[in-house]
Amino acid sequence: MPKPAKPPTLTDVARLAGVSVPAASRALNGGVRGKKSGSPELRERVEEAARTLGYAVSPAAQAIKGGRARTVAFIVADIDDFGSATMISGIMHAAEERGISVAVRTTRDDPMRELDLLTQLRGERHLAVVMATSRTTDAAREASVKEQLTVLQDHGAKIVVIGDNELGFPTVTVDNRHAARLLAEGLVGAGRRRFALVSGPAGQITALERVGGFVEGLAHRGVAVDERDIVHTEFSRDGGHRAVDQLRDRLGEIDVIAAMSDAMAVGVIARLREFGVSVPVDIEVTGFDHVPMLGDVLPGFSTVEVPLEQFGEAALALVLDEHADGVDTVGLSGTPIIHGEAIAAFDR
Amino acid sequence: MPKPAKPPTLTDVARLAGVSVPAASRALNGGVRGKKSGSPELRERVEEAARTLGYAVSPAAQAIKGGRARTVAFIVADIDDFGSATMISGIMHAAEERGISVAVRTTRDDPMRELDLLTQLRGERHLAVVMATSRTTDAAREASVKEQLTVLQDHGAKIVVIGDNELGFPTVTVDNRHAARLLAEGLVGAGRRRFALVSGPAGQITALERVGGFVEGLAHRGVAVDERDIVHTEFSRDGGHRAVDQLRDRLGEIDVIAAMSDAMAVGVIARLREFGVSVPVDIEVTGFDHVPMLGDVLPGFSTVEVPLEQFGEAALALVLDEHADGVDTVGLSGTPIIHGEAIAAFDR
DNA sequence: TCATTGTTGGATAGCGTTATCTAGTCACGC
DNA sequence: GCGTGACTAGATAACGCTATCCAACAATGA
Repeated sequence: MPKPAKPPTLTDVARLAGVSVPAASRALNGGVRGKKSGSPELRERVEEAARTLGYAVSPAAQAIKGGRARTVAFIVADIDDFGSATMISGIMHAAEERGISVAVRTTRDDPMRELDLLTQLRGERHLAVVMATSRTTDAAREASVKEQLTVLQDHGAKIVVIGDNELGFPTVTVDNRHAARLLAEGLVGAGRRRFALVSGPAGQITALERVGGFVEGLAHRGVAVDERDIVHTEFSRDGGHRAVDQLRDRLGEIDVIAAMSDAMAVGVIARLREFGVSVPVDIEVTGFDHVPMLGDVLPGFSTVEVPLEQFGEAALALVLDEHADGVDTVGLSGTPIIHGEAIAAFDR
Repeated sequence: MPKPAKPPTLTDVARLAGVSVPAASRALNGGVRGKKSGSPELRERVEEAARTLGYAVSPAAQAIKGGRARTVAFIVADIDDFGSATMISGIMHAAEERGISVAVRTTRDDPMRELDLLTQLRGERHLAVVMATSRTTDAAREASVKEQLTVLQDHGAKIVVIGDNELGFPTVTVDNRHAARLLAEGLVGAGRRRFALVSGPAGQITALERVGGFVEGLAHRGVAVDERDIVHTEFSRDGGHRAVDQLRDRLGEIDVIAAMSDAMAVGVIARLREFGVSVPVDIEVTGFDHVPMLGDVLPGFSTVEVPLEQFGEAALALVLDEHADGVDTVGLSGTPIIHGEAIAAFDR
């Protein structure tokens, strides 16, 4: 058994280079104002020693010294639900360019876990906390989350919320209403007339905006939707399933089932197929979000591309790049994709 | 502007509770052998103070003190490629139960970044490093990665590699060969006879195993595959695209195109459709990996379910639960899903 | 009575860094 | 000669926490 060697520390490097520890620190990790300092030859000697020993700075020690870690926490409900991974990818990319790392945490949509997690974050001293958990309509839960976030903010962390919310923190959102409206108009333009809408949980802001925009778009083109043809369900595959069950008696009088998320759309399609309804021949199904793979297997599928990758970047920019005072909400554009073709959102 | 309050520290808690800092540490975070210690009344007072102040321990300080963070690093090529997110979800779940957090890092398949990253990890003092980057066939790169991992190991981190590899570290894999064989046999059992295979990059172990098993299964049922009908491409959607281009002249004589990953299968399907070939009427396409959503939109799709969620759990168990000496490879079973129906792999 | 053992909680030191201070060197200008 | 400024690099302290040691005290047994 080889000795359980410990990783080299700055002390080791300094000793090998024959300089003091602070000098080594200044040479390697930068002294005043982030600039590396020290005479060129000293720097060279220290860098040489660091290379020889395979030294890497300990972020934990830096964090404890500086009072804050070079880290942001990114909180999602579930990592493997489609959008999360894309957002994480986006924020990691953006963070990397700034020499920051991202700590991903999940709540699994469990309010209890969520609060525990938020408390735990207090000790971790992140630069920022980005909440990308799709919010529920539970007012009590919202309030306690807001309280926890406020404490974190008081402790010096920047807070950003992704998605629509009423928490009062800086926010990154997509123009759900506008994009939904364009999607609806495009579908009417393609000759569709009789619509059913699959919305999210009643009261959920994202769902309201998407349905609202969609109905506006239809109305703008002279198409009305019967209240009976708007059903509420969960933003998930199974929600789509249930929506079809609710609409079953009306299927004969519908051209398009517009689901307010791609996951729902998949559930709708699967269930319609079980009922022997041919998609898109008998009924066309549309979504919202743009899960990339869907376009391949469902050619001509209509949806709205939400720039999830940019969400992460925007969140980080909002939080780290000191912005002018008023600027605390970033609205990104969604791109309607109608029958496989992206529509430039020119008339915003 | 409220004062830029700093988060409470153990010192604050101790002061408020009127005890010494070490006593507070013992009461809150556990003293000897992880057990919390101190008299009941002292504990109560400290906990009360911690609650009042909203105290949470600083993992950075604990890491620096203990010489090791309660953390494992999980390294993937890209976070938003399908399987990664599922594996991450699995390992996070498992880690959470052990009070450990997971630091996800990406290489973006850039060898340069990969080495930088591995060096950087030296300073982070993780308990373990789990590599889930699908390996290339680049021998030089493999060697330098192995070297970096060896250094980390010498510094006291446990190493696990996910997926087939020749690095010589403990490994978690799936029985690619066996599952592929069962898949092939099942397809022959369902009446298919003329197969083309879409394999991964030449020399890639996973690709070799899957193709090998598949061919074995066919042979076992008396079906031969022409060498011309095995094409090599990348494990991606675009790879599937190109595979169809290569097979174009042969499409008339093929019943099934068996792609060695679901991503490839999607590319194959999309390209076939562009060529006016109807799937699965004219040609059936199968995959490997089991991207859950595919089953919904491609009913009757055949593939192998790889238990990605379990990969993460198994990796963590391998690394943290002190295992008996010889045990350093875990092989998980893949479940063939033939025309939408899972086949129990009983005859393993 | 005294030594033994165990329990409790304070004092101290140290983990790997960096901010701050200080001492030293050098060049410059009057 | 000497004050001034600009630099370099060492000494020291501190960040938040826990391992270790130690003093105080009680309970036990002979």
